[in-house]
Amino acid sequence: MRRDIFQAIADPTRRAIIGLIALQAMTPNAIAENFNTTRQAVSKHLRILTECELVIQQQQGREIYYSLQLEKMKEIDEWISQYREMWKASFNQLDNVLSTMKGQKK
Amino acid sequence: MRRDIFQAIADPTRRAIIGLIALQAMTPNAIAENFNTTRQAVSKHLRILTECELVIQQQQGREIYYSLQLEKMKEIDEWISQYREMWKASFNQLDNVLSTMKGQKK
DNA sequence: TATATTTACAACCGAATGGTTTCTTAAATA
DNA sequence: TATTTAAGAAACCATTCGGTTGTAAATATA
Repeated sequence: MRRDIFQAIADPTRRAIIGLIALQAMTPNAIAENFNTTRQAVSKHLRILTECELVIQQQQGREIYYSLQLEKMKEIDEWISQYREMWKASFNQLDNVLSTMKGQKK
Repeated sequence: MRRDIFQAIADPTRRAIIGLIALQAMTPNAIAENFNTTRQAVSKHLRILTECELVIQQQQGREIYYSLQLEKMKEIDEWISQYREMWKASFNQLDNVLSTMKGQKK
C-alpha cells in the first residue's frame, strides 16, 4: 500500500470526486451518480482518499457524508511551489533582459 | 497508455528525477547514479516523463541531456490553484470571524 | 577498422490498480 | 417485526506498473 497524496490524485475519477466534494459534502451514492461506475468502485476510491487523509467522513444516521480536507491539498501545493519559484525566476530573468535592452536603447 | 502529468508525478522516483533535472540537464546515466535501480528503469521513467512533455531531450553526440519543461509543471499548479483559492477563502472567513469578534468587543 | 560507451527497445515477471459481483452489517421504514 | 436502503468488505479478474535481463543501434575512441 503506497497511499500517498500524489498517487491518490493520479486517478482521474478520484480528482473528479475531489472536485465534487470540494463544494459540498456528499454521500457515496450521490457521488456515484456522477460516474459511469458502480457504487462499490466509488467506495474504493473514497477509501483511498480517506486513507491518505484527503477526505473526511461524517456519519449521519446510515448515511456517510464525505468532504474534502483542504488542508491536505496544501501538501501538493507545497511540492509544486518550489517549481513555481523557478518559473517566476525565469520570468524575472526575461524581465532583466528586457530592462537591459531598454537601457541600451536609452 | 494513460500518460498524463498527474500519473507521471505519482511515482516517487519520477518526482525525484524531476527534482534533479530541474537544477541542470542530465544524461540518463548520471540520473541513474542517484538511484538504487538500473539505468533501464530510469530510462523508462524518462520515457514516461517525455511522453507527457514534462521533460525535453537534447542530443549531444551519443549522450542525451534531459531537462525539466517548467511550463508543463504549470498545469499541475493550475489544477491545485482552484483549491488554493478555497483555503484562502476559508482563511478570510476566519478573518471575518475574528474581525466580528473584535467589533463585538469594541 | 575494431572496440567501448551511451542509449533505446523488447520481452518477461511479480505486484499493484481499478473494476466487477456477491455478501454482510446497520439504520430507516412499512 | 419484516423489509428496504446505505454503505463497507471480500473475492475475483484483466490490465497496468515498475522493475529486470538481454539485444540492437549509434557515436566515440583505440
